[in-house]
Amino acid sequence: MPAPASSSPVPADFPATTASALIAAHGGRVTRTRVAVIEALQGAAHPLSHDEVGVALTDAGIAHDRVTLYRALEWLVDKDIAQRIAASERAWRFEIRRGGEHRHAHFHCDRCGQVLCLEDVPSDSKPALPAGFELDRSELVLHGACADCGRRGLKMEAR
Amino acid sequence: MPAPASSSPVPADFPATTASALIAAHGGRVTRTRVAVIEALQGAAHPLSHDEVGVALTDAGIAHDRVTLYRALEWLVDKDIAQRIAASERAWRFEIRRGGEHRHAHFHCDRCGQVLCLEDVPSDSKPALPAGFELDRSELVLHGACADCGRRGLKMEAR
DNA sequence: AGTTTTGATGCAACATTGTAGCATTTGAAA
DNA sequence: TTTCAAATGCTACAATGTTGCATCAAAACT
Repeated sequence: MPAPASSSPVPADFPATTASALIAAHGGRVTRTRVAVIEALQGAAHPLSHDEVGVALTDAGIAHDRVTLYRALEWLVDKDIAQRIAASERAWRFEIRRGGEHRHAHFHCDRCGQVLCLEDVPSDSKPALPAGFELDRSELVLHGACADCGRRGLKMEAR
Repeated sequence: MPAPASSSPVPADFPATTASALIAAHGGRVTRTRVAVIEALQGAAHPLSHDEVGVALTDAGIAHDRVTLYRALEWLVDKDIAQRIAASERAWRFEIRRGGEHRHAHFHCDRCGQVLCLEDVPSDSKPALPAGFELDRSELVLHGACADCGRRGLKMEAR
């Protein structure tokens, strides 16, 4: 349940902690699906694919439709509550946007496909662009092998 | 298997100019499809999607199969003749690897989806990674609006 | 609390992008 | 020329999103 606005003087850009508050602050309807999606993303140690979010919802006992999930994620990105990452492979990864404009790089393991956040590696380069271009954001993705996989002499697939 | 070094004194890492030479230097068979794909990539002003390469082949009068094209591109990436870029959207983009290890950033227009090379913006950051991680390469993709699109007040889709 | 409005959902159907298996063709080595 | 693995071209299928539309329900309004 969203807290009555009267008793919660929280500006829309305040990094609200609860899913409900986040949704309400952006003028959306607080539904079970959206709440569960946000909580799944907030609780994740790394950016989640659409499919991983789906599994999280199922685990939480929230019935959901594939399309609804896509739309919930799309809405979150649109409201800048979450962001998409095109790390590699064909599926998007989603991640909650934490306070402010702090953008960090990501690491994609070319062996297992896992993606993780490199919180201390900034992704905010603002190089000079050709005339007429406008820069919105920069996405830095590092590729290689993660610790779990190691690179045991196997040639990595250039995926 | 690699071509017999005896008859072709061209080291595999030599920046051969012709498609045929490139292919042969990597021990591949020189087929019309591969030659045409390489020439399409070499002649392109920006990284091409699988589909764009297909159009180029058709324009060049080279009949081809969708799957063959995927496999030709896969082979080029495997041989490090070309590289894949996950700029955004769901389709890969392909680009010829020019001499040496020079890696540059790319710009993705969130309005028209076009991707272009930023030859003077390097993409070679080598930040410290957690223990056990191995870095292979870094991919820097800038997002925004290109000059053609401009950002005419329209909200960009966060694609 | 009941009604209304419209945003959100669920379903079916479709689109795009990429892979796998296998019979056939063909580049180039012998 | 002959030979044979490498490439190709099907067909089928898998994975990931998207569109349209009828239905449901969150929350605003009596």
